[in-house]
Amino acid sequence: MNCPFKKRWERRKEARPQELLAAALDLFVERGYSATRLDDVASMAGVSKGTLYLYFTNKEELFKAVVRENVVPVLGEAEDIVENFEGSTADLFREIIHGWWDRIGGTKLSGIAKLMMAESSNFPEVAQFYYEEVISRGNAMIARMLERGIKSGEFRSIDVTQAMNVVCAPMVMLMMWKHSFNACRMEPIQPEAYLNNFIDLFLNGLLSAPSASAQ
Amino acid sequence: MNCPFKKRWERRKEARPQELLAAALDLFVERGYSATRLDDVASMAGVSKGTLYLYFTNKEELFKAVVRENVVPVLGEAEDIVENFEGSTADLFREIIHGWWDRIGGTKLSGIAKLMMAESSNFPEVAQFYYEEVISRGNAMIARMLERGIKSGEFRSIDVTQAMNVVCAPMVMLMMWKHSFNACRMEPIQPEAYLNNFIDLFLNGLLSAPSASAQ
Amino acid sequence: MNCPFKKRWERRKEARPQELLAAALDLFVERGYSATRLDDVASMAGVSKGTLYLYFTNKEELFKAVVRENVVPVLGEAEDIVENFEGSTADLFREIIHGWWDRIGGTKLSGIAKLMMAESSNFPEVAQFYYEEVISRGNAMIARMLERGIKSGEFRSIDVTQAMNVVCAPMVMLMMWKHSFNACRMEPIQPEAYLNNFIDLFLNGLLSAPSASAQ
Amino acid sequence: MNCPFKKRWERRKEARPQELLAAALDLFVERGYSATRLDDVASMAGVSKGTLYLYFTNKEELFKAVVRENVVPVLGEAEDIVENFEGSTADLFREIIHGWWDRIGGTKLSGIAKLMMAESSNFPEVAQFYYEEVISRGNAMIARMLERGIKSGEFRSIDVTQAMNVVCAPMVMLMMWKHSFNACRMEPIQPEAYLNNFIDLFLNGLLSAPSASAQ
DNA sequence: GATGAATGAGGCTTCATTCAT
DNA sequence: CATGAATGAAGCCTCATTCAT
Repeated sequence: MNCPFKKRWERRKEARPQELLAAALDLFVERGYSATRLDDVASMAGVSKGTLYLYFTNKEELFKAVVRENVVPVLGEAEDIVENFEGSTADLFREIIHGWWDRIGGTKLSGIAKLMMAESSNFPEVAQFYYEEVISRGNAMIARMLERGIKSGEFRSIDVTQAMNVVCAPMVMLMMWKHSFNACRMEPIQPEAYLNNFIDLFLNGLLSAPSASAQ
Repeated sequence: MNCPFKKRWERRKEARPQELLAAALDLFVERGYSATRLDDVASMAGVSKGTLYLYFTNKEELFKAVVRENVVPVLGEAEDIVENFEGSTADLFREIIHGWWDRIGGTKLSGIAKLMMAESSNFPEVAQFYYEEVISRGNAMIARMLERGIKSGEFRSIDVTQAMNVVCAPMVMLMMWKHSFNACRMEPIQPEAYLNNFIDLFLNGLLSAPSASAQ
Repeated sequence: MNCPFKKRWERRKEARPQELLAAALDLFVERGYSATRLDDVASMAGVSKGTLYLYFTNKEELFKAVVRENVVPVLGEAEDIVENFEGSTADLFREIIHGWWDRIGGTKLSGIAKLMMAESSNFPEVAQFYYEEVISRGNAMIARMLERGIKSGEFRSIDVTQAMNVVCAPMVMLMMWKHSFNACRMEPIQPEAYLNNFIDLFLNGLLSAPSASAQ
Repeated sequence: MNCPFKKRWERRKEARPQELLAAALDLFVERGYSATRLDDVASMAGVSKGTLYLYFTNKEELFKAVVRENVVPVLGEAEDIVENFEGSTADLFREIIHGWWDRIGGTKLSGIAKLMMAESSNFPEVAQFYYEEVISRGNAMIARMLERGIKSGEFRSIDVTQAMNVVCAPMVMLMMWKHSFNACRMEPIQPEAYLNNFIDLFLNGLLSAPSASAQ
């Protein structure tokens, strides 16, 4: 991208030590927002605490930068896929779910989503930022995918907004679980089996094949 | 002596724990475990900080008491329903989901579930307690319900453990959402519509009516 | 003693539950003055905390009562022995040392002495009381015993005040040790062997030759 | 910048620990371990409470550092003297006792020994540390000194372990006294006279006859 | 007399943020 | 640019003492 000007955070980005963002990502994921100490971020990045403040105004801005650096780009790719996919929407659905798992759900980035669900209410400004930059864009992408399936006649004519939430639920669930009880070594959820089951259950409910109404 | 003004010894011992538990529930739900200040719990209950420690050893025991007082009994009722329900499993399914919404999901108790997902990894002992007293019992109850449907021929012969997780996902999702981004006044999920959609999608996928395999 | 009037503390003594004093003694000895909680004293005595305050103005007075009840009487007996002993002063010396061990040093009362050495400087009023009621009387008794030996020609004509302190040292030492490092299960001092050695060394001296001057 | 007024960053890192250790030593000696407030240590050192934690993990580590900095080195010197002394063991004995008085007993360091005797049972980990680093080394040094005297024929062939305790007793006693009743301005022990008496009595014995057995 | 619920000051420790060098 | 020493507010918990019942 050769825009002649860059947004503020992009302009500062080049100079910012990537080590700080990497360390921050690791620690935010491991401990959560509130429990992550900037001291630890700095020392994991091999710099002093003061240096951290040269690049990031405060903890909040550091977190936002982590999100911009790591989560937002993946979202862009998913949007591209939905826009340009050729094939059945069921296949697109599988592609998106598995792609999400490969790039987010199965990686440490899932910890960011968990963290936001966990702590957003204590940090409203961070929540606002994340909602705008990540959640609303992600939701829109899922909704477009469902609409594609309905338009092509592959899916029943359901309420897209609600179905979108139903689709997101297992993904959110999986990310939460990985970083909460799973982390405590309790009976783990098997992600692959879980996702395949979800796809199975969801598509068999969604496909326009004849079935009795649930209600 | 009927002094016209309130004295510090006026309240009764029997009432105190309940008042403290009520205040603790409210604040744990509102702010999470870590961010809840015992000072605030005490003053919301109308007592001093020290008084709280007359009834609860420490923050952890206070939280456990909140769970035991509020969450565990509801679980017992649900177990009874599953055990004794007469009617189709689809109806039992609806009963359980809506019952959960009335008693947990739609009440502030949902905040407890959210809190545990959010902070369990920072408080392993609390997590262990919650897992044993709530999660494993809840999971077992859902699993028994699904097995009932399979045994009666109402449901396809699916992997019960995985399906159990799929069933829990939207409930967990709803509870998380209510206390995270929803609390920030962002675009809310409509719980009733969401749940009905979920039941619809899930049952239409589950019922043994003929349908194309997803894979 | 049928004095027609009693001192203040004696007057209250009859009514005072001995259980409180017994519990206080045990806990003061076990934990020290500062670390003993009046809560624990009361509950070990089977009464409420408020009751304790009916009998003792505060912690300090409770402690003083413990000393008056347990330590002071033993001192009186020792004084009687020194006054009335018939036999060599070396035998009296042995009698006093072993008597001290039987009544104080080898019993939990040694904990009171240890406690006072340990904490008196943080509680000047308690220290003043203990010094007057116990230490100065005990010192005087030892001094009288040494003077008896010098007067009879059994002992060299030493500085009585200083020798008195030298005599007290091993006893104090033993009491301190029992309740400090010994309590931590470290290499214990054997009290009987230690005392016999002390008596031997004290009465006979270390040097094998009869009496090169020490200075 | 040579601002005329003192800034909070003026002091050097290298100087801080020493200032804190000096303040800690003073307060530990004056008040004991438990009664010493870290707040007071910090403000006596001219820093804020938080600064103390930059240099010492917690109260326990601060205390250990005080011991390592002040007590342990003196012990090393004494060990050297015992190892290399040329002259009679009686002279070595005097050297050690007076050296102890000059470096420990007569200085505020004696307060550390008193403190440990006083509070070790309430702080087992601190006690363990002190026992290993100070007491067992000190005991071994005294024992070697006594063995030297026995081997050379200067001393009777006594039980070294017990005699070691007898030798330590007056020193411990003196340290205890200085920081307990002596601190309350009660009738003081004269240390020099007391020690000389002890050396005299210990080396020569009390009985005027050349050595009737004590038992 | 007896109770025991209640208080509140005070202690240890943590950590985001500041700023002289 | 970079450093890292320093701050101080805030949190959890303890316990001697009070006093209505």
